[in-house]
Amino acid sequence: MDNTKDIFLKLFGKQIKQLRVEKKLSLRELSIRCNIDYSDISKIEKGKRNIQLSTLLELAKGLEVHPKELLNIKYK
Amino acid sequence: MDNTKDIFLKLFGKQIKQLRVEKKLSLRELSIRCNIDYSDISKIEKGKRNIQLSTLLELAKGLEVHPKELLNIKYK
DNA sequence: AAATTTGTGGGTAAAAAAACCCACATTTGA
DNA sequence: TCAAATGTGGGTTTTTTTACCCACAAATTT
Repeated sequence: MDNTKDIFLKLFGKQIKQLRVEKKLSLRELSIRCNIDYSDISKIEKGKRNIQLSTLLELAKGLEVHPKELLNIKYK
Repeated sequence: MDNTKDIFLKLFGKQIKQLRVEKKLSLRELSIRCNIDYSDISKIEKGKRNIQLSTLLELAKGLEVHPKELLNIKYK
């Protein structure tokens, strides 16, 4: 039904992973920078989590980018 | 303590309001486009809500902008 | 070959958003 | 002047994230 949400979450996850790999960080390394459990970051990257703005902010901090970078995805 | 979150949510809310007013929409009009209750949008604009990505997506749809536009804020 | 690192997935309790509703004061405009 | 529209805030229930933990297979390193 509402697959635009799922598509969006998948693209978002891809972007997180791309930025993380770009910076040569493992899930556990990023986890420490973000105060987010590594297994949860894994789920975010897989598009399995519909995170809140505060979590997006933590990820941006850990990845050292402006929050809007995380939404720099080809959506529509 | 963690006021960066609150600052961020306030700036985010301001951006939503700015885009909404720019498009000359009332809360109730935007509400219909977003399927989000108008009173909840009011709270979001006031920085009182830590919304999820799916809600951000709905707002972007209703405002007819790319999701990352909503994070186009002066944050750090 | 053995040890370590890495990504993934399943599970839990607590906290919070989502999705509603309604009331009220103020502004707008017919 | 009076009705309609607008923004704000309080409240409730359901659903979901958050914030943890642990186990395991596969890849990597030593």
